[in-house]
Amino acid sequence: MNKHAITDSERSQLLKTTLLTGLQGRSLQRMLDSAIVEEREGRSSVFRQGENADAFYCVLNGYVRLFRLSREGRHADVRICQPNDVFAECMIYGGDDYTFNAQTADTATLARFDLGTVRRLAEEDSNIARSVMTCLSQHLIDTMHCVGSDRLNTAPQRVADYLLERCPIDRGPASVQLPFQKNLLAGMLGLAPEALSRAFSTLRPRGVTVRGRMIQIGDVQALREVV
Amino acid sequence: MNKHAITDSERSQLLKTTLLTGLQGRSLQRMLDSAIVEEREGRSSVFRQGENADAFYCVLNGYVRLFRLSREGRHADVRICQPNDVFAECMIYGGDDYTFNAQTADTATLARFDLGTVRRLAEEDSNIARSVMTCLSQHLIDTMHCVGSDRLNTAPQRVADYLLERCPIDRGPASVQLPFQKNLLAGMLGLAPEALSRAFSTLRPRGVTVRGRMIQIGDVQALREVV
DNA sequence: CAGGCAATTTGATGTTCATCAAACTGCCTG
DNA sequence: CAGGCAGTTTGATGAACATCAAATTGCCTG
Repeated sequence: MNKHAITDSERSQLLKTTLLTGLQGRSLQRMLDSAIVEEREGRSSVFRQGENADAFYCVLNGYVRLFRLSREGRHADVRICQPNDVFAECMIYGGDDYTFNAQTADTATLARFDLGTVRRLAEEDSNIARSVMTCLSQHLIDTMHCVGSDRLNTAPQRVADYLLERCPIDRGPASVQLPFQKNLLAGMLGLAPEALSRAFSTLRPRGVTVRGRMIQIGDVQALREVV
Repeated sequence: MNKHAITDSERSQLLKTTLLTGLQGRSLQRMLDSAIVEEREGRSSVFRQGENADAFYCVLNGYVRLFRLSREGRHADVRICQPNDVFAECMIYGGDDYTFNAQTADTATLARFDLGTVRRLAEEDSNIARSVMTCLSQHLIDTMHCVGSDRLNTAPQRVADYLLERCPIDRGPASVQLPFQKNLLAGMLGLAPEALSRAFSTLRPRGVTVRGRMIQIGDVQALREVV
């Protein structure tokens, strides 16, 4: 793993994240100064469940799986993090140890924020505190949405939801380029890879065509009926 | 619905919640002053998905379901809130509208916190900001745990988990008194009521006996094997 | 371009759980 | 105590999804 200070391009990318958008001037600078950038190999562990929590992260590049393991060794993704996503910020006041595992999917670039440092900054600077609260709020809403979606929707509905959320238009044909392997999408939707594949098959009569990572949608309006 | 200012007993109860434990003196007083207590009928809506979010709540008495509805009218609980639970605090910086529904189960007493007021207090008082972050952090961890648990564990395992979490002891026999109807427990575990009932049946050979809300556990250690 | 590996798809099968219907239980009220 | 009602359990059935195995595709490297 390769570590370095923040470059200008990384800096401008970080400005777009939930964590730092909304910050300016000194508050922003203090947060940026507290971060370190890490280059990581594919499938390398960022942290493990039960380890002492000393940092949270922002994805600059690549993808990170957050997951839990069952006693029998089965594996369930809790969240798939994409570029600009912040993860494990819940450890800021959430207890001493990580409660889940984090592992890079491909090679990934992460901005690492020291928890102790950010706690101190949040204490001193109400703008930073507000940014952390915004991040936590948004993340909590998303996770509650995930619980509801898992409990309410079938696999094809969840896939349709995902596609529609990434559709720029309201009606007519569209195409969506998956930003990662179907493997990760399956984990994100709480499905086995086979189940994701079959969900796509189910959507074919509804005008959804799959060619690798490129998904063609015959009619967005029609797809909306599935949900 | 009946509204009134906080009484002394309600005050002392609020001190035990994640939101206010950790606060003292002036910070605590400001939060308490901002709250109003509401007495509510059973099955009354606290707020609905899509409504403008102007408050969050702490349960003083009774139970509140947080749930989402599918387009076809199906219903999925996202969380069951018990006395001392805080809910909808994610709306503090999470957007303008509630993203789920909240409805009382039995008659319930709620402390209502105005979002605008608490935003202002958090801005001015870093102790209050920290309390809100603690609340959000804990809640987010719990919700992520819920996603993992739904995806990883079967119904009997989730029931066993629930019972074990409420078991004071480590080994030998124990008994757990459910604090509410099985209906609510089912919702909490993401199950239909029938599925909960069958999960209890599955656990009978493992030494779990059900009589109304009283659950007898033959051997805690043995039950732990189920998980 | 050939070969090889990983990702994805497809098929077959079994488990888990939701759903509907009906029986049963407990509790409350008249 | 009878009746009624909500909550719970049980039975029967089907839908949804995981799992295992095998075929296929896609992509990368030599």
